[in-house]
Amino acid sequence: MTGVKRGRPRDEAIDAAIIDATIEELIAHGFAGLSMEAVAARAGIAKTTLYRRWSNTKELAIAAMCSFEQSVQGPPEGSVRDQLVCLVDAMRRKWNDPRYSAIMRRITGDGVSNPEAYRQGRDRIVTPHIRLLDRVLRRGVDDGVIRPDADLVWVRQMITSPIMAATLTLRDRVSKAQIETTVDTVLRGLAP
Amino acid sequence: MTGVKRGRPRDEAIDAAIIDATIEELIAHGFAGLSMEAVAARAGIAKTTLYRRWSNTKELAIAAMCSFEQSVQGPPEGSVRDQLVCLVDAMRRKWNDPRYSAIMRRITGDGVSNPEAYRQGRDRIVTPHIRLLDRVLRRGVDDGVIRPDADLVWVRQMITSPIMAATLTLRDRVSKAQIETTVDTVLRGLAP
DNA sequence: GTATATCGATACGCAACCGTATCGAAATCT
DNA sequence: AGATTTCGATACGGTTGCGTATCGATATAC
Repeated sequence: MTGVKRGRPRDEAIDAAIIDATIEELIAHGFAGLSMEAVAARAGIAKTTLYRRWSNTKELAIAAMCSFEQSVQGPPEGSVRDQLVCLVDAMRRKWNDPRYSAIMRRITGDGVSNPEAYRQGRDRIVTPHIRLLDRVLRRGVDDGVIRPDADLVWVRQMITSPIMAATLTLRDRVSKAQIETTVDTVLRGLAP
Repeated sequence: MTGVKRGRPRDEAIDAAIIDATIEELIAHGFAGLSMEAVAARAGIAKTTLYRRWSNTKELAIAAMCSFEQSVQGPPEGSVRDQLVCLVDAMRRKWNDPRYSAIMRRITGDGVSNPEAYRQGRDRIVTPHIRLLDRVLRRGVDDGVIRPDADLVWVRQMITSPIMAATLTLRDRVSKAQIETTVDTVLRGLAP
């Protein structure tokens, strides 16, 4: 572990350009259509420079995907309803980004042939958010806002799915009002 | 328009074998990874025989996709609730088929790079079902079961999305009980 | 029987990528 | 200055798939 780096240092701007080009190629052609040559060409660099960092398309794709990872922050204090709206609205804002939804489309679509990428994307991008949601839902049961016999996993599904399905299939933006409608409808429907 | 076919007739069993092989290749490798050679090999036929019917992968993929088209039948007489459950449950049964959900995953995933296939799949497979659902929802408003200021497009989204999201991302089967929970929760939440 | 079309098998030239190698110029540390 | 590493450019052999062409064998209509 010398830790000392000798020789010419790597250009960090090139890393960013590669990731950016990879995302656009991924959106345009998918995982199966991702080509090292196309990425290098789009990023405006030599193939050698690309292979020095990622030795194949799979690693490159996973690296590009992980650039969407964000630190999730818990909702501020408030009612179960307000916390749910806050969390789901954060999800809405992410999915309303065309690049984000396009990548998620690709990840789910290529999940069969690319299980590693699917697992990575799921674990690092959506799972943390889901944990927070589930915690609030359990609090809802404890507080008597949600009936105790409700299947909370399915409740979470009912609340979050419309965002995903709308952006995955309709390619429509989702409004904050629609988020509130969803949360309020489900909570009212599941009141004890 | 002679309509008279001379020469050796085409073997219809081969058409079926091709479509079947195409679907499996599509599931395994996606639209971008679909190869005429692989389809011919899996179907156990010569490449010539394949090219005689479909001259490129795009036409072949669309043909394979359209084989999932089904004649939709309206729900039997009954309450708005029962008709909704009937329609959504029919949707559930289709999505619970691994081949169906896998193909739908691929279609949405490759929607960007393959808009024709996406449009075909959407128009022929899901749209007819959606029309029936919307009709029942409008009747729900007329009958006073659903509050009149509800956004019916979003209501449909709330009812149908959990099935799609669950099979698209979780890869879990959806039970009929979960369908009933969804319909009942949304209807109760949207009661006037 | 003859014309016509399908089917399997095989081969072909062509293009796109792969992953590697080589070379010289440039940037940084000791 | 000298060692070391990055970067761009280019070339290479190998693989895969494309779309077409050419066979001979086979099945049907006229």
